[in-house]
Amino acid sequence: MSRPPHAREKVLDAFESLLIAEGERAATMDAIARAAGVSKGGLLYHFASKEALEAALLIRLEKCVDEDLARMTSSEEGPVAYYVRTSAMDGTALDRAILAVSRLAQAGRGAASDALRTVRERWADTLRPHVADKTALDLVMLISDGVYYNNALQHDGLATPVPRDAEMDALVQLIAQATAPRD
Amino acid sequence: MSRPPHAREKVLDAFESLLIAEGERAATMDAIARAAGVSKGGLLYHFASKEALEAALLIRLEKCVDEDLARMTSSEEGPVAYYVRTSAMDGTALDRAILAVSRLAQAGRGAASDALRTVRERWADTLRPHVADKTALDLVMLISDGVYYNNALQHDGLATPVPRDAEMDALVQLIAQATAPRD
DNA sequence: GTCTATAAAAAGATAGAC
DNA sequence: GTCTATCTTTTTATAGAC
Repeated sequence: MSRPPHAREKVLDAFESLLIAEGERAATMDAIARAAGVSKGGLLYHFASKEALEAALLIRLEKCVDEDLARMTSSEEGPVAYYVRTSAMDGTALDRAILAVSRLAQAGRGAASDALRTVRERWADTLRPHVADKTALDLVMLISDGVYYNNALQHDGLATPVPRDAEMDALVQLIAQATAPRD
Repeated sequence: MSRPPHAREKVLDAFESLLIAEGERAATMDAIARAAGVSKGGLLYHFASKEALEAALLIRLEKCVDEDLARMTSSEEGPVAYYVRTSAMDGTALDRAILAVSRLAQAGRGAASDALRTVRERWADTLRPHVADKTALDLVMLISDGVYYNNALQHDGLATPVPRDAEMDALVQLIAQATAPRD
């Protein structure tokens, strides 16, 4: 799982990058092959079709979420703060996977939409014991969605309207006050 | 502004619908013409190129926002509650325009990204006097973004994870408590 | 495993008839 | 204003050499 630094992973990386930076339409087999440094034929050896490429991306997303949930559960500051803070990170393998799969979902790929819905449910299940009620859970999850939406709108690494550092600390504190379970 | 029930508007409506339901790649000149009930040549009479079509959509968005800001300012429940509640509406001309332009933005169209950023700034300017501080403003706007993100992920009219009715009332109340200016 | 060449379909756009 | 060709380029995929 960590041994093959093979062309396969490079192709998947290139696919992700193109989806994020230029959208689904720009992520053609040709462009992906070029970005990955292989020929179109070489690409098609690893992924027999565009559909196969997309399916592989969904599996990659699932693995990233597995790891994220493990970190979230054992987070020192607590799952809620971890969840809101890490929404703002970009460049993470998980963030890249989510952004890329979002592009597919918005291009009408049902499997991608389903995968994202599943991810959201897994997060909700993990957060639920740590917030006061359903409304508080909605609040936390919608804020995280909002951060992703904003990140999703910038194709390159442009200035983000998303809270950072001290601003993020203040936001996390406000959310903590508004959502903490009274125990 | 309300007189020409012309083919032009029908084309723009079809373009929006295709973008929302199937994504940017599916919104081809051919598909748009078909959905609008005109021929490709007929479409090209009104919009000389795909770029012209996209530019017209940005102008339509701007007009919808003008009207929304007017309603928001004179809202009885206050701008903050109005803003959060109306994020959840779909089918509105404004919502459709935002969703459609979001698709273009995520397809790498810089003008679309700029338009959405401008819309966000206009909303922020209107909300600012009605919240406690910058953190509270971030909270309100990110929640609204989150609602849009969720709506943006469902191509058709499928079940939405977004709060409705009583749930929305509870969420609006929680936000009001967390963000109200102390005056 | 990776390449080149090429076929088959679909994209945006032009020309010109009605 | 709206239509039917038609041209050019791009996209996915196949075939087969190395």
